[in-house]
Amino acid sequence: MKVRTRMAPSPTGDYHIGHIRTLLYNYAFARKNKGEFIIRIEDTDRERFIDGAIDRILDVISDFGFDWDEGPRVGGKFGPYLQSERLPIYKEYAEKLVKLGHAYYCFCTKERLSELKAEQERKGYPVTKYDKHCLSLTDEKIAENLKNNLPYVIRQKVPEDREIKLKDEILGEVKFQTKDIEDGVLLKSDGFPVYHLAVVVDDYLMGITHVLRGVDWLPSTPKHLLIYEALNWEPPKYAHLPNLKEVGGSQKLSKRFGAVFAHSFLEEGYLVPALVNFVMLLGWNPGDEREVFSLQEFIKEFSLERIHKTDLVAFDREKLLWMNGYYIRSMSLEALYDALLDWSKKFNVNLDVEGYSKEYVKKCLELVKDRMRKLNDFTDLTSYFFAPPIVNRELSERYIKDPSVRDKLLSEFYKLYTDIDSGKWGKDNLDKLSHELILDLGLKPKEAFMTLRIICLGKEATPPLFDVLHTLGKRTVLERIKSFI
RNA sequence: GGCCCUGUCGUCUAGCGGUUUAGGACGUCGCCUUCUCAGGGCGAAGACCGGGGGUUCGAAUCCCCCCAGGGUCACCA
Repeated sequence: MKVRTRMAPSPTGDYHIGHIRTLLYNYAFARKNKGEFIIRIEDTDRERFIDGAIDRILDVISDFGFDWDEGPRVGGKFGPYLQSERLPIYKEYAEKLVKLGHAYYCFCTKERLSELKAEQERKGYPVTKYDKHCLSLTDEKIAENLKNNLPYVIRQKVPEDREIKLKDEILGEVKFQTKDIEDGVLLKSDGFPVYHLAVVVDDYLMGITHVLRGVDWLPSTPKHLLIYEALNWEPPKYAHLPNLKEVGGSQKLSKRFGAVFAHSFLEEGYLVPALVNFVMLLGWNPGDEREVFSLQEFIKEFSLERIHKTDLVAFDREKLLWMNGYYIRSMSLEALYDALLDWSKKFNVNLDVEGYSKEYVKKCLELVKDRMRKLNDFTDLTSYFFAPPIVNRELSERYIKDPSVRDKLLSEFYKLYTDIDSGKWGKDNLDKLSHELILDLGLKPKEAFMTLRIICLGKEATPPLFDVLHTLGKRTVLERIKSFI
């Protein structure tokens, strides 16, 4: 049988980075097995539906470089792929379950339900459950209620005393007792299905063979298994994945610690290959010491057996930063330049380089490339290339305390540089002549060059001084020295 | 609270009864390269494997109990 996996986002908010991880695993598993990857939109909650969320989710999935064989925008023979467009299907199967004796109509009002729950809590029940009140309704009564258009839901009729065994691909055998499971709602009174009905029906109808999802779904898996069984369908294989948490505690990813939405990471200047690489290690490893993988390599290596059995995996933002820097460093200058421009265009980021040639910008980029960890580091790192620095007085006096020595040094530099022929304004020549000069003046390299760096660039930390001066050009360097004097 | 899952350096993990003085990566620290910051190179510190019992000649690896963390208990997904 052909492997088919799916990712089924709900348009109730923006796509989370954790969703990308889960999607990646589903995607890689399908690709690795020459199968198909499907996207389905689970928009059955009309209360939480957010306008435009579907498009934003699909856009960011595409931005991360994933494609899908079937789903919204591309279609497919098992559509529609929006659950809201499949309502009659769910109704049909809900009614079929009723006929088969695995579900029943329930006319209980929300008021009764909340009273029931309150009472059970009052009595100190360890867990509150529906009391199967409507299970004993006669066929006549049901027909009458239906005829009178009384609002109803269809509930799953969970067997009293059975053990449900799940053979999870990652966790192994997990057992559940049906007495712990309540007769949950399958079809809501607004005619929409609840998740538990919709996933089962859709996964079956769409031929999904493997379901890779977060562990938070583990407790509801027996409900799904029961529906498969009732309908006499073969269930898919399940693999429950660890969830993500912040480093340190055991809290979920939170905006307090940085980005959490997939698009936010892109916006901050993280690279897609770095993000994908980072996220693939969140719950999986190749079994050896390798850590750097392209998507293609990952697809080749990926296997369910190597996903760890653990409930939480820390999302180490420090390591992500390192990895992104690593990817930036290993890109060609040309590719990095293109990536930087594409990024600034896509997210409307002003790089402050207007009026400068592409060649010049690229030379600046080359110098700061090893120092960038995210694309948005560029402007900070290169500010002095595109505008005169604001020189802090105190800083400029830090390395040479004596004002007369400082003035002397700067005027000597000015003289020296004035005399250098434009054609000889090379980094090596600048280096050589500058060293000769300070030797004559009896100054140490550090005090002299740091002072020059600060008055020309405004900062203590920059790429090697003569590389920068060379790139800035003779005229600009002389202007800056002069304006300081 | 009921049910379920998990538990190795600060973090992510390797390990699946002996080849382990528990390996790697991020982070931290030191040295080298040097005009600074990065980067690179080299090196160091860092877990007695949650705790306690077993099984075994031998356990991080198997079993039991406890503890801790997490997930889940909706007409949300």
